[in-house]
Amino acid sequence: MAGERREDRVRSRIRDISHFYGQKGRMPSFSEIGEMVGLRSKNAVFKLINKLEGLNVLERDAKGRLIPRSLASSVKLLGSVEAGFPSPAEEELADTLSLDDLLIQNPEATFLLKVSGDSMSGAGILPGDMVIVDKGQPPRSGDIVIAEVDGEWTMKYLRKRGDRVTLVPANPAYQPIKPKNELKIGGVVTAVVRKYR
Amino acid sequence: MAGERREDRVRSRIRDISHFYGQKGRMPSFSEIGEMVGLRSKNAVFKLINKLEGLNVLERDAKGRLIPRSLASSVKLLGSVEAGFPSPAEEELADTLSLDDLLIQNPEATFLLKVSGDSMSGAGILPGDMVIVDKGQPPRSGDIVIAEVDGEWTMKYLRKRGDRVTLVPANPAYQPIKPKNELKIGGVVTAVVRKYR
DNA sequence: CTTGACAGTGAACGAACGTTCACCTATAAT
DNA sequence: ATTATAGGTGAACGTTCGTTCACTGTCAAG
Repeated sequence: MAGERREDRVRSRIRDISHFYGQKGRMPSFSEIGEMVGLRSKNAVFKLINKLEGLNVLERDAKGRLIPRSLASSVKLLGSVEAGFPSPAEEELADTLSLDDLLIQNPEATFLLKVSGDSMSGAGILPGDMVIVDKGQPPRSGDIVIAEVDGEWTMKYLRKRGDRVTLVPANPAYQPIKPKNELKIGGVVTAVVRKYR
Repeated sequence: MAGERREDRVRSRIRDISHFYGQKGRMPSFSEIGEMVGLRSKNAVFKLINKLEGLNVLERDAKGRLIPRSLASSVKLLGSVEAGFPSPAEEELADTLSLDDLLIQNPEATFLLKVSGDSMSGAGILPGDMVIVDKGQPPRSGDIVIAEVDGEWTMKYLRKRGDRVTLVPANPAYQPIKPKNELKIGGVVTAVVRKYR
């Protein structure tokens, strides 16, 4: 069926637009899209955009301007390691998402800190890793928190039992800390990120 | 000194623009900026933009359109855990970066896979974590790779010694695998991501 | 063979865009 | 007290934008 080929053409155009957005950080204008995908008429682009809008690939805001939808995201979310890699066809259909969106709730209050100690290595947080810390969220028992005890900043499990608060490292080589006077909790670790290359 | 207050005004405007970009996924127009920050004249916005360009907050592409620079990014990069949290003043100055940019080199060939086994727990990759896999990069010895051995997909260390290739788990409870016939390497694990809440 | 739907061309339109001009304050420095 | 200078207003400009219109070619179904 020739419909497949038509589908492919649409897909490749979506990719072109997506690529443009990824590179430039903004949506291309109609003439730019025309140039990219090989359409001389802006009207052809106009119709293309309308179709993509129908396919929920694109959106428009209140002022009618294009805003990226799935385009904004960069990683394709696949199944598990065991499932392995899907066929190129499945690949195209995979949901894409942005790591920023996935890991960060309120950007204003979120920070990235580098880990240097190994006191949390038992929890899979190794020296050199980076932790994403949210200053805005109220710390709950069981959270990993960045806390200041007696003038020093550390990362530990927070354990609340009634009124008593304890900071517990994930490495048995270190001792739990029961803060005497002041315990300032800077933020909650919401995610860990490790970069290999 | 009143200069501080002026600085603050500029900063708050940068934040407004940044916020707009974060929300809408595109840069605001001059009139929109004017509306946001409280400027009735587009010329005032024009001058503001020129200043921000000088401060390397904004860039313009070849066609003169605004493209976000540090605005696109969402997390502020701070020091280490030990350094703790900086003062609000330092906080403002911290470099911001996008996790997408940080962790992903070529988005087209990059995927996110969920980890379910514990064969790499020795390397700090726990079940439930997500690994970022790049299909495009050539696997080197020492890399963590996603490989298909005899019809099954696994994640292991890749060890090359001369012509011999071994897949080594990070968990001593599992055995190294010396593939007999076929070894298909799907991609290289470039990063690990764990989400706590 | 005809008909309809689809994809594209080319030209035209008003609206919104970024830019530039002249002019008007305030504040800080001379 | 005077003078620069930075920040802002308001109006004008040419350009480019997205949109619309009428028309053409192509392919599959009736």
